[in-house]
Amino acid sequence: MNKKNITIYDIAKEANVSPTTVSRVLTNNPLVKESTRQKVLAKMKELDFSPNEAARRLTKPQANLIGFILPDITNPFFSQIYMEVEKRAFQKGYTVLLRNSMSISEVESTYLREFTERRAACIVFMGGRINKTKPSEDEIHEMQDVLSKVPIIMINGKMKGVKSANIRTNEEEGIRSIVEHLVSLGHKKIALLGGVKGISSSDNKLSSFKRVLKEYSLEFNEEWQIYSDFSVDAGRKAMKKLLEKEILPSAIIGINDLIIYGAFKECRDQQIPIETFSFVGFDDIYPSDIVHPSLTTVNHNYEVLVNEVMRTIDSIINGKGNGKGKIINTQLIIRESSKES
Amino acid sequence: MNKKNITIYDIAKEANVSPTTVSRVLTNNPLVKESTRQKVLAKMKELDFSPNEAARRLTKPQANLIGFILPDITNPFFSQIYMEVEKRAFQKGYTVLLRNSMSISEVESTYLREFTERRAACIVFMGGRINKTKPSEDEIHEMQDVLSKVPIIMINGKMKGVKSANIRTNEEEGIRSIVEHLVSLGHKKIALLGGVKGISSSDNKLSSFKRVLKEYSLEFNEEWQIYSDFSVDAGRKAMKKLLEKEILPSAIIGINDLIIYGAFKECRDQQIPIETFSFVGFDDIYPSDIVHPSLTTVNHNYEVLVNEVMRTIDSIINGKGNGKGKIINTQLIIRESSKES
DNA sequence: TTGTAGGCGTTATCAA
DNA sequence: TTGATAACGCCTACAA
Repeated sequence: MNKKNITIYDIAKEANVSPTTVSRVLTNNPLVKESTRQKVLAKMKELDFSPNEAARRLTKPQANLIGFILPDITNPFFSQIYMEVEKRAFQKGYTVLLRNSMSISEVESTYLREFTERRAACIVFMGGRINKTKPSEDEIHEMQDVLSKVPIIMINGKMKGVKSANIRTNEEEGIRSIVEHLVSLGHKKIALLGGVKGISSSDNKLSSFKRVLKEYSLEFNEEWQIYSDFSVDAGRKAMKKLLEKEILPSAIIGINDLIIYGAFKECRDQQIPIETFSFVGFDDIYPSDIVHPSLTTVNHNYEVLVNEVMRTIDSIINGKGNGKGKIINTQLIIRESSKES
Repeated sequence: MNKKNITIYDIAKEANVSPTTVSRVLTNNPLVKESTRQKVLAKMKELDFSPNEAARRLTKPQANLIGFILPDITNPFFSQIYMEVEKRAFQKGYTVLLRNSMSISEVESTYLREFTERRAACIVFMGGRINKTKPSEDEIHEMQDVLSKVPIIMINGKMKGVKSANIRTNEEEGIRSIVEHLVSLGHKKIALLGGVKGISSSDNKLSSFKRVLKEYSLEFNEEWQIYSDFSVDAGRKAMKKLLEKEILPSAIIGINDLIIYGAFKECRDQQIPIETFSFVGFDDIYPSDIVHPSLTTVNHNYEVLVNEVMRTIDSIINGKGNGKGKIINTQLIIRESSKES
């Protein structure tokens, strides 16, 4: 493919200037005489020259690179956030490097190492270990090690003893808005489906759920709180278990939207009219406006969230401190799936 | 954050060995005596050393990097493919660099340049210019320039005069399977919604649509072929226009699944029962199994497709030629949205 | 406005 | 089994 790598030396020789001058052209240094610049540019084009990124980088202490670790980009919740960050970073001349961890700790380790070796300007982290209520000692140590070299921004997660910047959505408030909405519709029997014990986003939602129920003197029925996971399939399974109970709730909250999609599926499979229940999800991913019935759910205020992420990245990169924690308020989006009891 | 960058020289000094030996440890060179290796490793840990990726790369002619350009990662069609490629590349020790072009030519140019400068091992390209029936001269030249340095793999696209590897799904066959399915259900009046004139995936589907209709002696009604775009919103608009026609079709094909999601929405908004029509999409993105009614659509055989992409990447990287074109057959997935006429 | 010289942190070559 | 030395390709004082 490539015969021989053309360097600035080749250009210099051909254009009868020094390599320094070629370099100046490359860096848009205004000191170069226009005619010289043109001569050099012409030669670069003629020889099909392309500067070597690695060599360039070697002269800088850090790269204009933002590492982004998340569990799974096919999940709209993550892709919506990632996409927006990439777009804005592009405008600022930053490069974003996406890595899917599948929330597997070893994979996360690999990527953390990679970003460190690439001298990333910062790392944005979602899911996985920062979502564990009890991460392992190793996981904590590793994060601390990385943090001593590369700033980390955690979205919807945190880690004890790790001094990262944290941005999170107010999940407790989100759950409160759901419960209050359902209560206002006359619901008294409410289920909570999905999630995994020990994952903070589940734990937070569950404890908030219990708290708000109590405030409204409503019963928390353990039979109606069913763990499973975070996927559509997990939603089916949870719904299936729920439908086997003697007494059924009138409203069902999903740990996220996907769980409810699964619940819909299960109802249809069992020929149970979906209108039998009121459903509310969490995340407001874009299919929630498309599924039928359209789903009442909690929106993360993606724009505010991403703004905050970018603000934090900026302040980190420009050395204005680490940008401390920030909590983003949620917004309840009411659609067809929740109705009067 | 980082006090001073620790280099192999620092390690060497501290461990009383030469930098060369430290380098050997880094590259797992078996020539190093075990005790020396341990000594060096200990120092590396002690000083919290992390090798500089850029310096490493500088000594190699090319990076173990696969560039991936696609229009929009929030579209499941792309994220499903990307995700799978990333996973497999990871296992082979390759790094994938994702870039969202939004199909904007200037953005594509930026990324093509970036990948060239990073000395990527190859570039996987989807959407944008490779999907234009008539790309501009500049676009073609640029691709040729890049191609002289970095091999390009095009998925579902091609470019005249650009000798890239091409992998594409058999869209013509996919459309055929849809039409034959609808015909077998007794449909005679079939619409085609969405897409943009001049984008090959639209043009291909349209011409195949016309051809197959002819074979079955069915009318192609221009009123029922409505361009718009490729999004959910585009689907609504196209459906709206269709519903204004005097005579309506009994079946509706979408250029992709998203178009049909939009058509569903429009029907609901206008209180028109969705069962009025049979709907068939194209792509089989995962929500198509979740929306209601679940959508009959054409699956790309993602696994076969990705296998082929990986095989091509391998053969390119290992210098076994450029891996020529390959066509992947599609599969019709029949669900609830298509019924007897 | 241009050029010389040294440095960035690794790896590869050749000796020892 | 180890070490000196020279690349790798670019950038940046400093000098001219």
